[in-house]
Amino acid sequence: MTDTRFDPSQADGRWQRAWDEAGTFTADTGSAKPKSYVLEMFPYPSGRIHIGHVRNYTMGDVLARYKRMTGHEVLHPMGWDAFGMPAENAAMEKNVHPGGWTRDNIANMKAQLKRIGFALDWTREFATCDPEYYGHEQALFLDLYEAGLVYRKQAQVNWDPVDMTVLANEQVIDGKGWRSGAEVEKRKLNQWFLKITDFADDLLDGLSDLENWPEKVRLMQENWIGKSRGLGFSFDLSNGERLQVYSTRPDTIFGASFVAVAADHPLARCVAEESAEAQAFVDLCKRGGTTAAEIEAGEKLGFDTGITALHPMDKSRRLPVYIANFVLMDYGTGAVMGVPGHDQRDFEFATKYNLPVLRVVAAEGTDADAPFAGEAEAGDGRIVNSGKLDGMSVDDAIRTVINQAEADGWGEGKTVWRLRDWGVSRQRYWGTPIPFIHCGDDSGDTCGVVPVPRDQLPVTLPEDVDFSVPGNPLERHATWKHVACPQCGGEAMRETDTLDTFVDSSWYFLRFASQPDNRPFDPEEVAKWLPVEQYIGGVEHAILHLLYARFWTRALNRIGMIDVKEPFASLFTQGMVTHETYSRMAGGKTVYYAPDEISREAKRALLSADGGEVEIGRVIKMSKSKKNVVDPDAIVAQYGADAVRWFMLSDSPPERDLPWSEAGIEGCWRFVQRAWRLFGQVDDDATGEDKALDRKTHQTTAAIADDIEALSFNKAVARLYELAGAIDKAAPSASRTQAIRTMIRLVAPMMPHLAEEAWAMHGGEGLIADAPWPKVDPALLVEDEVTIAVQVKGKLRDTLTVAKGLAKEELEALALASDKVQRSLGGAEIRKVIVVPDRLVNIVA
RNA sequence: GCUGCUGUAGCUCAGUGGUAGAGCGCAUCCUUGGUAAGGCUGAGGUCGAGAGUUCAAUUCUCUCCAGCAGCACCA
Repeated sequence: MTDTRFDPSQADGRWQRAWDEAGTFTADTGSAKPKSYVLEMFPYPSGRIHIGHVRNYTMGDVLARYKRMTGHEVLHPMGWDAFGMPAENAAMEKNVHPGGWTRDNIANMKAQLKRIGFALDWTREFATCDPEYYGHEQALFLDLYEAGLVYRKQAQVNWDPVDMTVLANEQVIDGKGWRSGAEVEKRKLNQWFLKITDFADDLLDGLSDLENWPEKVRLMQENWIGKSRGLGFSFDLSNGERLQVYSTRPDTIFGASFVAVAADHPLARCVAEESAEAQAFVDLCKRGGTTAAEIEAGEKLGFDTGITALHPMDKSRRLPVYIANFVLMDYGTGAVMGVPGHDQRDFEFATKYNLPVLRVVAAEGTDADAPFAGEAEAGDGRIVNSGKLDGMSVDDAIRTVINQAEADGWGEGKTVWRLRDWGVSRQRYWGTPIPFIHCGDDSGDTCGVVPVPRDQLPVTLPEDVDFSVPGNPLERHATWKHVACPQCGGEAMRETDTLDTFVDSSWYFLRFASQPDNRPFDPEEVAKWLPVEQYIGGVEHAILHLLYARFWTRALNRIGMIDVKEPFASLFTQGMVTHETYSRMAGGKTVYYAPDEISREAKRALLSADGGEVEIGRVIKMSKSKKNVVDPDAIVAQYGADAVRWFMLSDSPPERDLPWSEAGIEGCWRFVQRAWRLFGQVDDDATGEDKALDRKTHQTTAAIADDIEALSFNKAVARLYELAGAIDKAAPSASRTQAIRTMIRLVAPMMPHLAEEAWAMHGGEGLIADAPWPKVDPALLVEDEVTIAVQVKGKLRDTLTVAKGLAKEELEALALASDKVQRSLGGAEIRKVIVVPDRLVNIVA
């Protein structure tokens, strides 16, 4: 009755067209069904879909299809994070326009995604480089400006000399640009900022409600926001000035033996102006480097300024003031009190410069004069050697000191954040133009910085731009920036900075929910769809994108545009797809080979070109430099979409890395064919009941539903293997036919093309994509027989198959009646019998 | 250094206070009109190490070891 093999090269395209033509995956906002918004982080259109995208989108797709089958109206959209520097780099290298390059890439990638059969609502597709999209973004930016959440200030910025742009703090890694890897320079520029710090407390508090976010991500955001409480206070200095410091441990104030300021602290600069020696030290600190390795080995260094500071609570003491390399200017006030006894950094510093190490906290059961064991003691204890603080707990002492500082007026309790306002200015072409106009020279006689009037939005990018030299083409464009001031009509200049692309991705999920022409989104439709029920993406976005999106949602909430505060109810961060590497030493260098250049045997790998052996390297993240990449298009062409999807879901738990292997995809291909053969065995003439198989079918149905809801796709896959095995072994019966029909629906979210083909073959109504998830009979979930273990002295000697719920006494009698038990007892006296109903009998002799 | 995650078959992973499992791989054999194959059978495990609780620990508790990831002179 059936073809003997499933042919994806025929079936895949046929069903993909069928879904398109029926508009199967178009979300209906008017639907009365419960809604479900499933979203994967939209891709940057680099030109090719990466296998990591395939894994990410397959997970979301299985969930989306499953939700449809369980009666939900599903919104599962896709779009393009289309602004950014690669397009400009391509423009410079290949002399193509960033827009054209991006459009071509999008067309390519969209075709690739379609070939994998994702259940996406393509009617809502957009790219962030569409003027309609970024025009609305400009309007939102003006809204936030009017609400006081956007401001401009001169700020020292991280300047990437290769990309010729400003980088956010988060984009500087170990002092180098995150993209270019170039050493970052400090420059002062007028920059646009978003007031994310206004929401610092709320963003932090909100984390505790995000129960369906990975603990790891919440922790990373918490650390990033970095809230700390302490005492801000000032020292009176011997040069007549005052020095502000911040400490989270004011309880240890009597243990202070020095004060230290950062090398770029105003006081340090002041000292350096008068002392060549100090200047030399400041220069040394700046060259000091900030990489992890350097910090690791980093010795604490200081320069004694000769200035002294008066201890605020013990006027008999003056503390030396140092410039120190371990004090950071951009945290707190850039100056600290050094308490060597109870801070490891201060301890190392004091040891080096022979400063007193005072004990002011004594741990439980230790002496007030106990010596230090070569390191600082940062732990809890009672306060000692601190005058009237003596005997207090650390917490009490902190409160007492803060209270006294406030009462005496030399300091106050203070909360310090690590989080800074978000600098969004980028000196690039391929981004959203910032909708402002500069009238005159900011001297005050002219209008200054003026918002672009709403009716002139969007401010679009000029098409005729020149990328032959580095820097910002908007800046040097002949006409684009020259405009009339909207207020006075005089000559004025457009802002030539564009927005950080993280702004684009901070609200795209709202635009997916609704896309009116005349405004960014329709609040009512947003209210219907949001929050995103399940968001899936890479953990590399744990801080930046996710924090910014949370911030934008809150900001739009504050100005009354939307009701939600948290955009993503559940977050899932999937693991990477990895692959072993193949390499060989040649001419003193390691040369890598791509998987398709290799023929892989059980224990070795041979290079197809010359038949010689190559070294099999570790299984690592796929990267171009190691050549351990596989091309989704090629494998889909070879094995069909369903086998590739199946591989993406099987083996590894989704949050962990998935090692790609040739053997693995071959196995998936075979299972697709095995399932196809099984589905061909539907026999509507078969009669008779197979209770055990019925149970297995219903148990599997229930378990897979749970697995998919929990995104445990690898477990669902394992259960389908089991079910296939059980059906294979079962004799023909009505139950078996039913099991096969059920299994077709169970695989539908994962192998949709195969499932449609089988569904059609067996006369299923409509598309299986619209079919309901199989019903579960709760009565069939429980077994009525159980296998009991019989142990003698803790060792298994026999098993018994008995009715479920059999009484203890009967179990004991049955166990003692066993020959095997009697033999292993060998006539020994029975001391005790432990009976656990439905589990085991243990006879202790 | 701090935090988190992970250690179960050759590989990738399920699982459980009471009989240790799946897929792939491997070995033997069968079929060659399911053939870019299909099937039978089998080998393979100190459940990371140690201690504790228990009649019974791979599972619970504690300590340690290893691997991976993130953060890191944040006062």
